[in-house]
Amino acid sequence: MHYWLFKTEPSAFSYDHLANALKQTAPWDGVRNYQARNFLRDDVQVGDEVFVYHSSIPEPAIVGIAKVVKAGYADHTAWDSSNEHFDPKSAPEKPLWYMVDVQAVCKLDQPVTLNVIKTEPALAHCSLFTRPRLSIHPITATEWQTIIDLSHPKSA
DNA sequence: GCCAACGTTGGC
DNA sequence: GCCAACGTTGGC
Repeated sequence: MHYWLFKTEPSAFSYDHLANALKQTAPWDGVRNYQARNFLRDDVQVGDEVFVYHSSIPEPAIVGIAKVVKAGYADHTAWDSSNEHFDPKSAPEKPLWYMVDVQAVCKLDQPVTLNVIKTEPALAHCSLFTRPRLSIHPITATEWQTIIDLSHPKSA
């Protein structure tokens, strides 16, 4: 059982897209980075929990939780020349890129913004900061709980 | 296998 | 839209 953080640009695919999808389930496709690919192919397992993070917006934030319902399999969008993530180096007989399927679990009570993440000492060594620009990040159980706590509205 | 040029990510 | 920080590509 592992925890992850998946980045997405909400203009392309948001948490709401996932929540509104058939069975609230969608493939997490289009990852074209080798480090992230290795996580998807080798380490992300059914039952793992995932924070969905919205990037490239005025206030980047973790907005919701998803769970992995299908482990790494070939990302066939790489074989489709009409797809924006087409990669001629990948082929069905020798897939280069991988994806997993995720299912929406719930939105956070309130988004945990990058600003909050940056200012929380317990998250100072989060993979988000040690591996900038990576789109798939491992999250420790401690970090996961810290972020869950931060997502709850402060009681008076 | 080095490394310069180029492309991408993503916060600001 | 800028640009820093990376990753990738390709000539040599």
